[in-house]
Order: sequence, then C-alpha cells, then structure tokens
Amino acid sequence: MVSKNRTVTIKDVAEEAGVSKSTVSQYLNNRYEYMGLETRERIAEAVDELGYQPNIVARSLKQKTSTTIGVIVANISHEFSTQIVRSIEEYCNESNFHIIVCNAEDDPEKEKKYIEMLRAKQVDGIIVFPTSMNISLYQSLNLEDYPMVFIDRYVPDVKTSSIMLDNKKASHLAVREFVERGYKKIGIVTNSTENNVTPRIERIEGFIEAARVNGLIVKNDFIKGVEIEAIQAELEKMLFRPDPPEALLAGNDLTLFEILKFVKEHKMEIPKDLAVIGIDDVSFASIYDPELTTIGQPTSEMGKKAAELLLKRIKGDEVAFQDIYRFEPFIKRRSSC
Amino acid sequence: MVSKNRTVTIKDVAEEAGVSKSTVSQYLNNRYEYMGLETRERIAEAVDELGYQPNIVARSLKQKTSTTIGVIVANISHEFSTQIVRSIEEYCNESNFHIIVCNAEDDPEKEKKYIEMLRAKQVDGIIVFPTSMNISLYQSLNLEDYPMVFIDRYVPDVKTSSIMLDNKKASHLAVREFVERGYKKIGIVTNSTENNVTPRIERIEGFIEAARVNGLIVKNDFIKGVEIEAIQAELEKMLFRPDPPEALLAGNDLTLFEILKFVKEHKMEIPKDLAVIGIDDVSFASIYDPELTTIGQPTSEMGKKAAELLLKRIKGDEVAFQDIYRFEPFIKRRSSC
DNA sequence: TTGTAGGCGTTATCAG
DNA sequence: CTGATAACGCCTACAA
Repeated sequence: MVSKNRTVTIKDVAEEAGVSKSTVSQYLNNRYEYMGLETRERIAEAVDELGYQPNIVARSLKQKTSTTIGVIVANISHEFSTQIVRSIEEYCNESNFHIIVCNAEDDPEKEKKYIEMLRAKQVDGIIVFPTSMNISLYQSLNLEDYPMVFIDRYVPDVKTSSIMLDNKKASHLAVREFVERGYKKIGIVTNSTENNVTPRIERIEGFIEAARVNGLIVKNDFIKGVEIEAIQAELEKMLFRPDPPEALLAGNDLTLFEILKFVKEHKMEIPKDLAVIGIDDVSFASIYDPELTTIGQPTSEMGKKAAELLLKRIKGDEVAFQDIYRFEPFIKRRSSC
Repeated sequence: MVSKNRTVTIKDVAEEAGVSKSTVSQYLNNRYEYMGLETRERIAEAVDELGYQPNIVARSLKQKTSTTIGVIVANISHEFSTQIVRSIEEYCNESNFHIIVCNAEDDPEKEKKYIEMLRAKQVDGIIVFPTSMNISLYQSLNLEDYPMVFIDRYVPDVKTSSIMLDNKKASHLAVREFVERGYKKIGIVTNSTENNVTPRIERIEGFIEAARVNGLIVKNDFIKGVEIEAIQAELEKMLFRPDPPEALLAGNDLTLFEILKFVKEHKMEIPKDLAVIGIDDVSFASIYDPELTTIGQPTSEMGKKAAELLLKRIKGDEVAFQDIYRFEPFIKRRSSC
C-alpha cells in the first residue's frame, strides 16, 4: 500500500482501475448488481493500492445526512448524565452513528448556541436534556420536523418525545421505604427548583403525595429545593432545629453527596441519627458504610430508548409518537434507612 | 422571520439582497473591508429575513477542515476518563471546536475502526487514550503528519506528544506516606498489566522503586496486576495468608473499589486491619468513612493541555514537539492510612 | 454494464 | 467594491 501524501479521491481510484468515477461509487456503495466481476476486482485492488478512504463530508453534503447526532447534556457533572451518554453512544455505535457531546451547563444561551452549531454541522438529530428555557427554539425545530428527543426533563408546551423516569414513583418508593422502617418525620432535599426542571419538581410532588398517602404530614421546612452551594446551610437549619426530620430523601447524586458530607462533618450516624435514601444509584452505594439505600434509574435502557427513537425517526421508520416514555425506578435496599 | 421549509442557502440570501453569492460569502466571513455599508445592511436584513444558517458541511468540504476533533477513550468506565473528556470539551468549546467521543473499550479493533471513521469524517485531529496495540496505524498517521495527541498512556515506538501522569511519582508519594505512617508490609493492586498499559506498569515499577528507596522489601505476592474480575480472588489469597500486607495501594479507581468491597465484605477495618491509598482522587473520597487518602491526577490541566496541543497543531502554530508531558500527582491526606 | 454531466452549499480567484 | 466561475469529493439520473 503506497501511501501518497495527497488525499486520494474516487477519481484517483477510477483512473487507477481504468473505470469511471461513477462505477467506483457504485462499487463503494455495494451496488455491484450489474458490475462485471473483473471490474469489481480491479476497483478493489485500486482501493487498497491507493489506500483510499471515502470522504464522508462530501457524501454528507450530497446526501444531506451526516450519520451523526448531537447530545446536549444539561449538566455533565451528574453521574446520571454520563451514564446516559454512554448508553446512547453504545447504541449509536451499532448503527454506525457518531455522537457529538455538548455540555450546556444549565445555561439556556449555551444550549441555544449548541443547537444552532449542531444544526449547522448538519447532524441528523439531537437528544437533549432540555433547560426548559428555550421553548420557542424547540418549537421551531418541531415545526421543521427536525428529529429531536428529550431526556430526563419534560417541556410542557413542546410536543417532543421525552424519555423520563417515573419521578413520582421514585419518591413513592423512597417514602414507602421510610414508612416501613418506622420513620415518620421525613424530608426531601433537591437542587434548586427555580428553572422548573421537571425531575426535581416531580420528585418533590411525588414526595408530598406519598407522604399524604402514607398518612404522614410533612412540614414545609422539611422540603428544600436549593442550589447545591446552599445545601449545607439549609441542612444546618433543618437538622439542628428542635424536632428535626429523622429521614431525608436526596433528590439526586449531588444532593446525596451534600447530605453525606454534612452528616460526616457533624459526626452524625446513619441511619441512627438520620436515615437517608438517595435517588440515583451512585457508584459507591454498595461500598459505603453504611451501604446506601438508593432509588436507581434504568439509565442504560433510557439512553438506549432515546437513541432508538431518534435513529428510527431519522431513518424515516414511522414510530408511533408518544409524548412521554416513563421508566420505572427501582429500589436498592441497603442499610442507610 | 419567515421560516421557509426548504433549507435556505447563500444563494437565496444573495437573491433576496440583490447581490451575488460571493458578496454574501464575503459578508458572512466578516470580510467587509471593501463592502458598501448599504450592501452590508441589505445582506444582514436578508439573512435574518430568511433565517439563514450556514452549512458547515459544505464549508468543511471546501476548506478541508471541520472544526471538530475526535476523542477516543480507552475505557469510559474510569472516572478519570470522563473528567479528561470534560476538560477537553471545555477547552474546545472556547475555540468553537466540537468533539466526537468514542469509547474503544480497550479493544484495538474498535479503536482502529474509530480512527478510520473519524478520519473519514475529516475531523481535524484526534486525542487518544491509546490501546498500544495499533502501533503501525499510529505510525502511519504520524507519517501523514496527522494531528494526534496521546493521553494517559505512552506508546514507545510512536513519536507523538503524550500527556502523562508522573506515575512513578504517584507511587512514590503513596509509598512514602505508608512508610511515614509506620507501615512496612505493603502491596499494590492494579488492573491487568498484560497489554502493557503504561500507567499500570509505571505505577508498579514506581512502587517497587519507592519500596527499595525506603528500605522496604516487597514480596512478589504483594504485587498484583490482574483483571478486575479476578481481584477479589487475589485479595483473598493475599490478605488471608499468614503474614499479609498491612497496607495496599490501589492502582486506580476501579481497583480501589474492589479493595473497599473486599474490606467491607470481610468486615475489616480501615486503616486498622488494612491501610489503603488509592490513585485517582475518587469523588467519594472525602465522604467515605474513613475518609480516603488518595493520590490525585490534575485531570483538568491534563485534558486542557491535550486539547491545547492538538488545537495549536491543527491551527498550524508551531509548538515545540515534546515527547512526554508529565503532570504532577498530588496527595490528599485523609484517614485511610 | 459503464460513463457523462450536473449539482449539493461554500469559498477562492480573478476580473470588472 | 462586486460578481462570474471554478473548484471541494461524492452521488445519481440518464445516456450509451
């Protein structure tokens, strides 16, 4: 294989093989139905003689498809996000699609810029953890019938398939567990609910609902949705007041982390001084002391489903449109509650 | 802004503004030096009248550059990998580059396939956690002068800039810490060293060296490089023999995980029954009980450096070629040793 | 069964 | 200051 320095194109192959460009193109796209065996061989030879590699950019331009999708993650620092991305990548790889990953950092401006950039790069579709703030942008994408799937979060006024955890159920599972273990004074801590990020809201709603169903009254002070940076202070208020909660549900990995940090710093003991359940089955749950009871999300199924829906839509397979795909959370009973 | 369904091209803008395509192109590329103010305004109007978005694929084809780089991760399940990727993404974003992330799963075939695919997509360069098994492929890329940077691992016969941790130093730090705390019987556990993955080998070498320097004799049985799946069995052998090691260095996050699991299952106490230090400053180190002493890598600097080197090279800025860039590990003294 | 010609959307060159 | 015109590498009618 003589590697010429210049990029070798279809034209070179054609010349080398003594056929025309189109014949080579046919060959490359496996349309050898009407092709002479001999030509076929000559082309094959020329191809690896020259070390020819197709230029996908040129192909994309012509075919208006890039076999690439974009994934815009709201906040990559959640373990959940990387698990989802991994799962999407895995599925795409099987279909020979590539993914471009972008981290919007919960910033609608950044999200918008990324969406525009990805479209400019002609990606065939996008999977978004939506910030919920770019509603008209999402809508205009829909108008154009641009393939898009939401994941983790749901945007009310936008008709786009959304892959979601059954967040209320997640809270229900946790609350029921608390109740079964005899805890009556329970609370929940999540990230800020300000930008109405669906999971947080639904988890809180589910929590309140479940408490009611189980005959518990939850003090408002025991329900906190605040910035990560403010959690320590909130915990201090909540746990050091008279009659504090006995059990706390962490809305996600990051809040769980903050709770554990607090507990540790204040030399409290889990579950004696405070019972804890975390939503998201964090990696260290089973080796933590005590082992952490968690509510897990089926991340791999969720990512796969998102990718599957998107690719099908891209390929034009009619899939029944469904507003929301809810996935079942599962409880991992360990010893923190 | 009337959104036509058809994709709007430079040609449409030109017609709308009553100028030629080339003029529009000039405008779009900020070359208005010689452009009449009035034309400029007309074009600007036309652009958002039509909601024009440039087609980067077409531009790529013409300019032979895609403002995209590929990142091939050897194994995405190490926290380290995702941190590096995040850091690369961050740097690239500032330069308006995008990244395509691929997970080779330590499989040379997959790595090869990805490299070819990325090249076909005309990415401007790649950052690779090399499997070390595709030497001739790496070499041929070098021959073509294709921009590439290695990270985490080093491939002896390939002249490519590599971003590395000073792995020996990492082991030295750990061993010295053990020694200072009075441990004499120490061991190390890493993943399999079979495919001569540099960090693992260097960490073991550094460990042995450091032991010697500190006047310790390390039993061969206390040095293990095995598959993750086999670690539990090895630990059993190592720790339940007469005269077992008092302290263990975990070669990375995954092995640390295995050690902690073992310790937990066998109700051992850290550091009383076994002192532990882990290379990689795992996320839960500070909330674990006991807090975990770790040797951290400056992942964010490392990722940034890799991206910086690659982008500079892509942009044609001459950067002094350097074989290996070594980064300093740091110790986080906590309570597991 | 193979070849010719034209076009995908941009940019670059060079006149005008 | 602006506009033809020709590429970039590939694909696809349609013609031969």
